[in-house]
Amino acid sequence: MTREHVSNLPEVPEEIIQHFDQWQAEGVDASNCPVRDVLDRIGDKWSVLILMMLAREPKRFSALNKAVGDISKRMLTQTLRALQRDGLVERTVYPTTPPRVDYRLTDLGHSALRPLAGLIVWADKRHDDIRAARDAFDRQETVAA
Amino acid sequence: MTREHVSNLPEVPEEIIQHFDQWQAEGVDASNCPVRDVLDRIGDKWSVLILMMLAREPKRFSALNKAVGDISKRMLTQTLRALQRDGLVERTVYPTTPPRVDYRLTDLGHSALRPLAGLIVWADKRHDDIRAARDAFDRQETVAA
DNA sequence: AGTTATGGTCTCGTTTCGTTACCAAGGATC
DNA sequence: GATCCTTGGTAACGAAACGAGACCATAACT
Repeated sequence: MTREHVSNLPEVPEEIIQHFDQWQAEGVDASNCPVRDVLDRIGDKWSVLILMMLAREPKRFSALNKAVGDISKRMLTQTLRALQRDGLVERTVYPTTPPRVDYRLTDLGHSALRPLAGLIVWADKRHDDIRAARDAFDRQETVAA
Repeated sequence: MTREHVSNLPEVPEEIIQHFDQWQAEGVDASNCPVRDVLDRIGDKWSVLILMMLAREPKRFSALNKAVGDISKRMLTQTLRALQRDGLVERTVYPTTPPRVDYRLTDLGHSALRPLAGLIVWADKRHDDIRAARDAFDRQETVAA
């Protein structure tokens, strides 16, 4: 039943699903799971956005701040530091006044872009479906209440 | 300069990067950006994990709770509700006692699995690099202090 | 002297998160 | 027939993370 359901959809490599199964059997917690470890960083509110913004070329702190728009300086600093710590982003300070600081993707950071692009394309393509689902869900709730 | 840097890396489709550029020019905030809208949900602490766990077959609430391990019932409920609202997961209640509730991926949920798998493979492959970068960063900090 | 610009940090109030206790319903146990 | 067990949650509360805004150092420019 589940198999039929799955089989007519774009396939997820069986190998990956086996990974999932395996983790599941072991009980996935943060300590033993690389995906958890990485996703907890990458998967926060701002990281992906910032990696995207740096895709083509390095950017200054203020440029990032403006590009993202509704991020606060506090969170921008924090996110950039985390990305730097994880080796995805490189920080360069030019000791001028006023100071100038560039952020650029490292090779590792660049390598993240491809999988992220996959996700982004999906998000773009399915956005309408998701919004429709949301509306339907919220209507139901309203009716039930 | 940046171009050379980029060109010898696994390529990200130029089309995608243009997307990034465009968003950037417009100033990406939550309201006008589908990616933001979607990523804010998908990209929370638990959603991806749960989608992974449901990859092969539907699971009961308690099974998910056990599989993830360090998620609380509160957050599990909350995350599942959000996924259901976004149409990625379907909730089925069997009115027995004690109650039995199944969660399964919808077609939409399944379609998310492929891009997520890409990310997961990346995380798995690059985990060591990231940890190494972290260690190096933390050592530097310690020395500087 | 006063203004402007950059790349932050500090503080404080609000949200969100995680932990624990609790609940309802019926079947099994004694 | 009173008690206990199980499932799938919810309620309440303290802890941690987040967001808005004020503030700062430096020097060039007016």
